Amino acid sequence: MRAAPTILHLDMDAFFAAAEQASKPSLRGKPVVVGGLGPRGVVATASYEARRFGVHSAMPMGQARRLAPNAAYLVPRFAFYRAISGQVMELLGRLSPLVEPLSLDEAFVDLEAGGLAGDSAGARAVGERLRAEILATTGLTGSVGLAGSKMLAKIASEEAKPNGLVLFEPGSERALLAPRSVRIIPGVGPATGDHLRRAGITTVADVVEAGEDELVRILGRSHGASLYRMALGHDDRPVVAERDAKSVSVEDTFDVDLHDRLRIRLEVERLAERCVARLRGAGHSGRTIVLKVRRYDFSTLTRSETLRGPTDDPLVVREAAERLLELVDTTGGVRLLGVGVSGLADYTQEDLFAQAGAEAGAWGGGGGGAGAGGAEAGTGTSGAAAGVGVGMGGGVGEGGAAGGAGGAADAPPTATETATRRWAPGHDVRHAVLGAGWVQGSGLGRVTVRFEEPGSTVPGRVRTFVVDDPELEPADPLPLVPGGVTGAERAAPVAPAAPVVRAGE
DNA sequence: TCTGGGGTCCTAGGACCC
DNA sequence: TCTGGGGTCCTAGGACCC
Repeated sequence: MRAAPTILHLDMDAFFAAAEQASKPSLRGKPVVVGGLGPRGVVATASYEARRFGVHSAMPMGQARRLAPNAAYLVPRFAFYRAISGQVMELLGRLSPLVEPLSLDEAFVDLEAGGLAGDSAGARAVGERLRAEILATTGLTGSVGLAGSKMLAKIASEEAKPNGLVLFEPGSERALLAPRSVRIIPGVGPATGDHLRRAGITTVADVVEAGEDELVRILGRSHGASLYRMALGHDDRPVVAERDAKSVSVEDTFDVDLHDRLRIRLEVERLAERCVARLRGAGHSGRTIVLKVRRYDFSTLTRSETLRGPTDDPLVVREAAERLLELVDTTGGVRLLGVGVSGLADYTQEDLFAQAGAEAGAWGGGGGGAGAGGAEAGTGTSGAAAGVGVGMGGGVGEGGAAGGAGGAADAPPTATETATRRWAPGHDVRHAVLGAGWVQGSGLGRVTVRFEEPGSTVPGRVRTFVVDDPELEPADPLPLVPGGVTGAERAAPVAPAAPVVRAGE
């Protein structure tokens, strides 16, 4: 616990939806919902206008449509959000060397490490200046929480939303927390909340009163002890700038449950290829292959296999995933398949063979085989591992439009499905004559486009085209702020160096 | 039109070793 | 020929977070 409120938590307001509103003038002030548009999609982010109808993140899309039938429904554009996120993270980096991104739209900053703020007044000034810079640079608003610990800073930013700043004076922690629901404490989710409620514990004050022994009895050693500490306002977790990735995974939910064993096997193979592509893209290899299967009834199981050494070989991962699939009964249908690799290293078994061979050669000895045995001693953890985030974006972006294949059983995508993918709602386009616009919707061989740009002050006009109109083509996002950076320009250089990125709420 | 996708951490049991 | 106790690795599942 610090004497001054020098831990800052930034949370962008309704990030995905706000970015879409900033780039599409006709959506400003209107309910906007970003998420998967397939039959099994869920809400990623709802604009504040949409929240007034009761729409919130993680809600099934069908339910959102019933609540807010007139909202704009858009597919997420992760490359675009990542570009904006990069601009925001760059501003945070000017405040301190210690910036811990939690997702595309959220981060902790240690102001003390940046030597910028020694007291409450200074911290508040830094926070307000940051908010102004973010608005000027991205055209979007963010909320700031300032406190002497991560937990309190995060609660403060939540309280500041939208478009505000809240500072909690150190020393006020216990009084601030006491009357609130236990659910505000990080790590207390629905299950733990229920568990505690059945024990008569609903507020943070109840937690303190119950005492550590009782909490440990209810929740177990680790969880109970840490909850008790948090309830007292004790939270010494440091802001950590870079974390090594521990696993890489991809998964797909299908529009329609899969029954055909051959099709299931094919999808597992595809997922294995995608997973390895991501793994290699991040410069990693891994020892443990995990297959995930969600059945028709939503029951979910995993099967895993640990290899003798780390690999990034597509064939090795694919064959392991296929072996694991043989262990799973899929009768009744499969809703989701996933393939992951954990036990990451920044070298591969093959590298070690090569290295062993080279060493043997240097010694003038023969046969590197014996040396390779030592590879088994390799711990799964990576040593140096630069701050390479394991990107996400791509997978989910595809997921939103994908699954189109599901409707047609085992057939390849139809022309209509291909067109749907090409003209995803919300995506930018350019018309040879009419200029920049975005897809409002498509279907029945038509695509509807609204022609407007981020700088416009009035909604643009709407035109409809046949899906294969030669004058119409997909385009990169335009800058939100005049002279700003576009998604296309930022996406490529930023992505590899981006901090750990996850889907923001 | 019921429930995404990408992660992290923790627990618990069995195997295996000393 | 009634019996302990760790430590580590592997596997599976679950809670949680954005």
